[in-house]
Amino acid sequence: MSIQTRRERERADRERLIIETARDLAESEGWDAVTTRRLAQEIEYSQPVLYSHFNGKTAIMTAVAVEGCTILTALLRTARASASTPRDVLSAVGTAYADFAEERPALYDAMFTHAVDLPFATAEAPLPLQEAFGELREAIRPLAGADDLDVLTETWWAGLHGLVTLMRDGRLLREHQQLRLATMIGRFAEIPGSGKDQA
Amino acid sequence: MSIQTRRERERADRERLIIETARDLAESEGWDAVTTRRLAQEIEYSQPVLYSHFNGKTAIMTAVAVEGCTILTALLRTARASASTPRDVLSAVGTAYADFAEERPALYDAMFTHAVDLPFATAEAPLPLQEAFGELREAIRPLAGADDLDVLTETWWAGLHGLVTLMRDGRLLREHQQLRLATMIGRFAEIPGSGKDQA
DNA sequence: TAAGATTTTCTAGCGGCGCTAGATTTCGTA
DNA sequence: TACGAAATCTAGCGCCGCTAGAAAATCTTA
Repeated sequence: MSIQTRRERERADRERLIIETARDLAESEGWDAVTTRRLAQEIEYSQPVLYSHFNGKTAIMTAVAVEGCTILTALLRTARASASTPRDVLSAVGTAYADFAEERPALYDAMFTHAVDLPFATAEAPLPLQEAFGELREAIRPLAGADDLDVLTETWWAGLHGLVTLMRDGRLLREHQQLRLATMIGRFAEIPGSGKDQA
Repeated sequence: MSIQTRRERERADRERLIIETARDLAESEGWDAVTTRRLAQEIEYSQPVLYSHFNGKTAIMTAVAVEGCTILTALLRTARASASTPRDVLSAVGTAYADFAEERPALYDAMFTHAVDLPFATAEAPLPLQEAFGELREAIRPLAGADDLDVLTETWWAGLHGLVTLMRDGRLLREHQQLRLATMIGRFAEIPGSGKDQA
């Protein structure tokens, strides 16, 4: 039994090594640099070893993405705890989200633009992913008003996602990103229907 | 002089053929199917001919993207003209944008997620691109309130972009897309500061 | 402890990618 | 009709993701 467990442990260690190496390489040189040849060289094994752990390059990126969700969840949770009024909470969480995307673009891409073999908006979605979404939901819950909470959370998430991706891809000037973020937060920080402008 | 002009005309025709073939192929089989070999085969020339017209595959995608902007501008303009109240205009334009992304995902990707060698938010941006942005700006201008118009337009654009990309990439269920779009529109259709919720 | 069985790992290679140097063909000119 | 210039093609480089089958390492058993 002992030999078996040792082997399993070594395999698990190597799997972690692959994920961490892929993430580090992506964060330092971009996902284009993460080729199976390069990754194999970095972990000091041959290419086919990667395929004994993962179904292909996409599966490796997916593993990195899931871990990224755990990191993001922790950041959002801290941000949420750092503020008190609903508006300040929303602002803190939105800012934390944008900062994460800005500081770890490769990780963000793996999670939200690249790998697609993850079930997202279903009950079968990986737990870390559901938790990250849950943080966004709790941040906006007090401001939902009559809107469906899940729909509102998705919309709010999309707003943040649009801001960070358009800027990362060079569609928007970095210059006004702070203002744009504040504008987006402002638009979600008021309960609709409580003013005088609704049709 | 006549021979020269004929040659120039033929070259221009072939350039159009390349762009249209690339776009058609991308829209029917996805950008992954648009390889230089496949594209050369479709236009019935050899690969190097492509490189005598464009600086590489990215440049071809960029050309497709610029044409896409012209198409999008026309759709947004029609939508804007179809409504009267500021809120209805915003809704019509937002819906037209989302419909375009839904119906022509490959074209949308070329414009807003893939090729990056275009100057966007500067005066040197291609005219069709500035015009598309201008349509979004005019749609939201009456609802800007105290916000800077360009910043608000970028934020509004980002909101739409986030919605369509997260859904196209499978991050959101199609099921609630209508509701999400309505929510996003609603959040931008009220002039902030006119209600009672601002901090 | 040596031979055999089993598991693990590697070498080598497939087909396809973007891109390009240099040969070849086509075309206009004299 | 033969030559020079322009246009086009053939062939190939180094890379990619991925995998079959050989080789090596490891464990089991006599």
